[in-house]
Amino acid sequence: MNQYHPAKIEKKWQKYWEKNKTFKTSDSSDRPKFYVLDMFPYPSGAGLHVGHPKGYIATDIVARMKMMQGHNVLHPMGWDAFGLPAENYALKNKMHPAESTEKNVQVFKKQLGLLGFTYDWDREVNTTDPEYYRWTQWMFIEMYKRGLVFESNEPINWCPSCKTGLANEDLDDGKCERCGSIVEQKPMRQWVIKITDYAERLLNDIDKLTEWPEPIKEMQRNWIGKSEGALVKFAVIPTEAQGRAEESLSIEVFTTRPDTLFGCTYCVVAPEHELLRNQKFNIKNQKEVNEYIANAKNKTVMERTELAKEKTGIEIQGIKAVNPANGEQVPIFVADYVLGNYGTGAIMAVPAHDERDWEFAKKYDLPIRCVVIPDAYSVESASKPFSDNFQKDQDVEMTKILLGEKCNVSGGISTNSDFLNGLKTPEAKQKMITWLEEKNIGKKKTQYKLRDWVFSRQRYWGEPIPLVKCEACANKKFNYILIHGFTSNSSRGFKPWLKTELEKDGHRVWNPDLPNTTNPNVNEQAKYVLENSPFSIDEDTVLVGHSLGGPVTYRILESINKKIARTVLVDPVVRPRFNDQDRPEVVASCDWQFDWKKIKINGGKIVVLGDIHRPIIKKEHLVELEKNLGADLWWVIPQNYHFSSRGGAVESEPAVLRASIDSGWSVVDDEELPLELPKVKHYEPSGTGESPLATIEKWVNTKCPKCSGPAKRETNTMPQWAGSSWYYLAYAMPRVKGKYIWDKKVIEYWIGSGLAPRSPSEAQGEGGVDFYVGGAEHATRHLIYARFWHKFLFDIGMVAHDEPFKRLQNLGVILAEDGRKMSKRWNNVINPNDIVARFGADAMRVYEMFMGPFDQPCAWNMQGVVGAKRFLEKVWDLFPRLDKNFTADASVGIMHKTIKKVTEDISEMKFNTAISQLMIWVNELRAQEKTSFDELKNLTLLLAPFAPHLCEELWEMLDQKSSVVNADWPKYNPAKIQDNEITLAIQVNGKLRDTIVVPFDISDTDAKDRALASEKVQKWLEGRAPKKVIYVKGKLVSIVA
RNA sequence: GCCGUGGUGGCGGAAUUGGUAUACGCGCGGGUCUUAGAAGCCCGUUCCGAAAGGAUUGUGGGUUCGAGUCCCACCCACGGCACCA
Repeated sequence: MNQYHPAKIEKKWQKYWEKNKTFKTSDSSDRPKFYVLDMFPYPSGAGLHVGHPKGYIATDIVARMKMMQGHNVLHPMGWDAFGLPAENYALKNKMHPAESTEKNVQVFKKQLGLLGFTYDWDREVNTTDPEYYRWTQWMFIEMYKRGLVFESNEPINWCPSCKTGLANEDLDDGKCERCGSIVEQKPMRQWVIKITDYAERLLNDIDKLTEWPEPIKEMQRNWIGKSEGALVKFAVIPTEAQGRAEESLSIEVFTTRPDTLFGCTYCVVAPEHELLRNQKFNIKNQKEVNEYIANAKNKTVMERTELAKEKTGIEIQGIKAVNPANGEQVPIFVADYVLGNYGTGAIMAVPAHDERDWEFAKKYDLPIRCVVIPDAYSVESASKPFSDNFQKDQDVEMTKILLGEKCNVSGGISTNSDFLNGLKTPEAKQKMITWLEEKNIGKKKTQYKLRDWVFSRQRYWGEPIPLVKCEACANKKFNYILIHGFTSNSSRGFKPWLKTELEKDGHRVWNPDLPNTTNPNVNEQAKYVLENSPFSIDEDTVLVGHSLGGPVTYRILESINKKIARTVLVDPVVRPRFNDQDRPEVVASCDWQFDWKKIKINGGKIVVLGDIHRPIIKKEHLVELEKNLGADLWWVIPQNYHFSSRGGAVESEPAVLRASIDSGWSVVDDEELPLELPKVKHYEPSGTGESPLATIEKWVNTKCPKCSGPAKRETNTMPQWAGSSWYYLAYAMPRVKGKYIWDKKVIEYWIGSGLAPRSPSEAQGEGGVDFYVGGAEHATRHLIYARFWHKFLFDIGMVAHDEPFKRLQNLGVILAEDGRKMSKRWNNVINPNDIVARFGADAMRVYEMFMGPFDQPCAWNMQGVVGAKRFLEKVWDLFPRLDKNFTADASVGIMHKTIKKVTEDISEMKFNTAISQLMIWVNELRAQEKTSFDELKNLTLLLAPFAPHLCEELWEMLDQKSSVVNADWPKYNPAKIQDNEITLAIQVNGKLRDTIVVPFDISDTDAKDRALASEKVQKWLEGRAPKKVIYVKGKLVSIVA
């Protein structure tokens, strides 16, 4: 037999696999399925370095073992090829991104091909393939139709170098994650996805992810950043009469500590706060304030963070805020330690119990009032010396004494707080919230750190956003009729606000009080509207029906013989059965029979809004309505319960406004998809905020799908994260001539229980890709986006489970030999091609898995690869010792132990110890003169996932016909694992003094006797009688002297 | 600052979850083969000590017959978040 020659063997078997389609995956099988997935790579121009394949090797090992264990395995690979880096690379190399991407993909594919992976290349996906992004665009449109996509002009993160807006997730320490430039805040027209509507579910469902690493889950929890507290309204008043019309003005603050409201001694608004733009009051130091704002604006995110230690701010003179708890007038400051984009952009400052407020108050000498006694100083435990001082009006000193220089109080007992005095923090919070809600000056509020997803990029290389803008439609004026619900009236809830907003835009609005609102009759109310409407109800009419106003709207639409422009149904009653309580008056208000066909026709464009978290109207009713009316159903988080505040105050509901107006935007028809990215010569970013697509007139100018007038396409493109948010589904989609088919049964086969349900409600067990491997750097980006995207697809019935990835495994990066990151910059990159050429792919695979724990970073060591190769050579050299007549009775124990350990370790991603065990066994086998067929067969099978080429060759040498992946994975015999003789350790006073070899089933007393009989033990006992002898079965004897 | 992860020989790391610490590999030392080198092969290799023996899992305490593993306090490294009210 000749030498181990990896180059020859590897080429031979790679050809064999390709020719025999060994890894072709079928969408149906009697065998259980297993879907194992890598985070697909971004095909950069640099090609792969040895770090990249680490995860792919691991999934390949798992895939191969699963195949051998009789599973139908899906193990695909594809390319995440849209996005900024690809475009920047193309620009730098003066190529078209389509070209460079294609070229890079080929390089990557060739490199991966050297390593012997089990990919079914027929399932390769590429996010830049129009047939692929047809679906990305389709999903975006579905989100748009459901009100999850909106246009915004808020300041966003702008990278001056990449010349595009970025999402919060794309930032790294205030810098562009891609190019490292300092990011600016720039107001920009952009498309935003309301991922915040899913914040609560994204947070709660983390608990379902039992097979995810805990640190990743914690990072997601922190990123979502839920805090519960209250909104509190502070009236704003002028300090002296200004001779202007009395206008009510207020600022709203968010606090997690409503219990400390009595300790509020000033308020702070962010420089961006609208109060400062409001000219209603005479601000005495307006100039100074303006300067401060301008100054703050010029600061970058970086500077604002760096200067965090030293807080700045100035008092707004001429106005005061009124603390609603005690009526006290407190100064208002503008300071940039308050963030404009969190909460309401305004805070109540409680310097005694908030570190930042404390700092600020100290600097500007503001009063500090203690309102919570920390638990550590509770009146009983520490009444001296504090209790004496406590009642005195020496708050500043008091706080200092109580809290030293630290002022965080997470919990305690309220004091100096009127009706809260004596209550513990949680109760005080609750009592304050109830009090605020009763007085209608505040309410409970949950706030998230997660921000909506800035989804547009002013760049070329991305999926075109399939939207069309028609100015004529946008400018059209309508006549709105607002129809209130049961026990309500025209002045309640969002209606007055909505009326104002619409009238601002030049629309006409009728907001009537309907008759008999506490004992309503739907027919009577509909009649009232029809008879009293100041406008004729026709194609220029928009009906907005809220709650029981829904059925009134249905009646109106039934009784007219015209089609109106638009119908907005806000949490409308569909059938008189509710989630919370019965309402007999509503039941009695009509016959609940509706002519849905007619309503559907006459309603025009119909939008239904539902409360995603606390619905009064049953979800299935709104879904039914959606179907009956062909409506767009929006699940939103309203500002107020059931879109109407409890106290009847005037409230904004932005979602209702968005649903009510015609923005002029339309979605591209399904037949027009994919909306292809036009091929252009020049695609450099303009830098003005316009996408390079804007200059391609032929492409931009189009027809309005609604009015057929001239319209323009959206020219921004989607971010890289769009295509990667659902690619794991694309692998599971059957294809016909390159077109992806959404076959729910097949998708559910792969990402569900393996059984195909006919509807989401039939879904069984947990869903998701069985096993997903990738880097932890995606914790708060890809993995949040993909979870959101999947939940959306679940909501619209496209998938049957609401989490995409069942088990997640992180991998640790491979560092260069110098311990730094592998990078061109350090000139320390190692190319896998070189390693394969020198040592073979199998040696590289074994080495990378043997380096250390899979999820920990580890530096490359070339000598280690030599060691891996040596090990494979040792295996190879074992085969000439094969004696088919030889049976290895004596050494069979270690074989079964190895089968057990390797099987378990692969399942647990402990490849290093699996290989170690194989090495131990091989070392044992080398000590024998002969090896049995059984030993070599099992060794080949166990090693096959790690070193597939070598093992195919060895398998052939054992006269086996089919590929080794078609062989059965070995099973161990538990009876054979138990050695006949075991070594017991003997400790005297906790120190090891001797070891003895005994039969494995030695009895308790025998073990103790044998231990005590040991000469060494006797020596250490020095004649003393043992006080205590402990026998731990199969392990040791511990003697206490 | 907050959250998370980790700290074991010269190096990468193992340790059945409270039971012989340092498996396996690398490196190093010695030997063997060879004209020589490379590659093999054999032996050794936590530290101190000639040995007997002693010490040792970031540091200091504790629980236990017994602690790398559990508890308390602290130190260091890495990762995430960072004025989030």
